[in-house]
Amino acid sequence: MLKYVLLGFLNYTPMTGYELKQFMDESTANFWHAKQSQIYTTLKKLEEDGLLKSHIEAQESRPDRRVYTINEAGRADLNDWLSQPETELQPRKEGLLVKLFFSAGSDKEKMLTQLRLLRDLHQRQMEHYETATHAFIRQIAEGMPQLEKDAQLWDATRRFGVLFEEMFVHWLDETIEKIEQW
Amino acid sequence: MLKYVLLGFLNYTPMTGYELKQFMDESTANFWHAKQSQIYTTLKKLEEDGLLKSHIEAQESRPDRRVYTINEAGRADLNDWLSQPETELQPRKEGLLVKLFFSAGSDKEKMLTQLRLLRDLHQRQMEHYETATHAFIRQIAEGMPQLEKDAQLWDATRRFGVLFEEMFVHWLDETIEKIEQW
DNA sequence: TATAACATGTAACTAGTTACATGATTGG
DNA sequence: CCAATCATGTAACTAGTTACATGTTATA
Repeated sequence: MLKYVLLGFLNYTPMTGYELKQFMDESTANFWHAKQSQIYTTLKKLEEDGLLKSHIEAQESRPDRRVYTINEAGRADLNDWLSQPETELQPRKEGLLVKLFFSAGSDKEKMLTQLRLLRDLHQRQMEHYETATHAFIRQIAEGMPQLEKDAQLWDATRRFGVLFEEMFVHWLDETIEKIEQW
Repeated sequence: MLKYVLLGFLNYTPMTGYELKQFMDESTANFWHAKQSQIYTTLKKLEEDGLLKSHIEAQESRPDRRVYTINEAGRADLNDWLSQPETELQPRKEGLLVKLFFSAGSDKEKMLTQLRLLRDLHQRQMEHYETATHAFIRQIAEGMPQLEKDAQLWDATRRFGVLFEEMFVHWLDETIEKIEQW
């Protein structure tokens, strides 16, 4: 899947692995993230597979940049993937819930303290999507009317982040209340 | 993390890898899942690490069962992990959103058809948590008053599934509406 | 004077998936 | 008769994480 994130971004414009990481952190991190090291190794593999082409750009008083460009094979692979419908539910992983599931023997006050802390984290994350992520998307799309649809879809994924965090906060409130009654 | 799911279940009662998979599918699948093969290899590793002990139970006209039992080291490891607070937001992965993010060039009607189909899937999944999962939890906890707290926490994780699917359906409705206006 | 930003990469590892292999019994 | 259930496992692979290695420049 990281493959398609990288191809998808490079389909807009050539970039380095470093820049791709920055874009991901400000836009897709909400639903797909990767470490810098994985981005570099995946880009290398995509070039070996003939979907990308890279060249080195020398810079003064800065490390060299390796800029990746998508080619026809890469675009074809991306478009082929985009045209295939997603027809299955995708499993989630939420480590916190694993812990909660088996916490019946844990200390009540400790649990409450932890859940309240997480509540704040999720609340702040929600606000991040509403301010920082929102601003980032607007800034990219600004003055580029050809990206109108793109920006609407980017914003739909941002909106998912907002709704998810709201749901999480609401669920934590419910759960905290339940545990308070023990 | 699978490690702790397995230790957590085995902390209630000894079980086989096959049974653990069934329990997971009906309870934790909502926030943690694993393939049968991974469960077997992880159990083997946990026994090598000295956290579990297994013995073979022969059966007539059925394959032999390998029953795993948690030991003191296993309980200590589990309790140690349970006592450590979760203090960070955990990243999500939602493949559908990746596709949507890069779909500005895709066919509108095809996209709508797909999103409507997914809406139904999530709606049904929500109903599954409300009926099947709900019944499973009640059945396990029934007549075991010592599992009262446990059952409340299991139900809290089930409730997360319900709220998540409701949120997803709501988000899909919003997104469908937006795309319909193209 | 230290740390963040810029910039790329490899090595070793853990986690997770897919495919294969075996074989009896039960229910539709 | 065919599919599902019971039951366990290995091999080969892909994905992802952690740690290491290097070195400059701008900023606080």
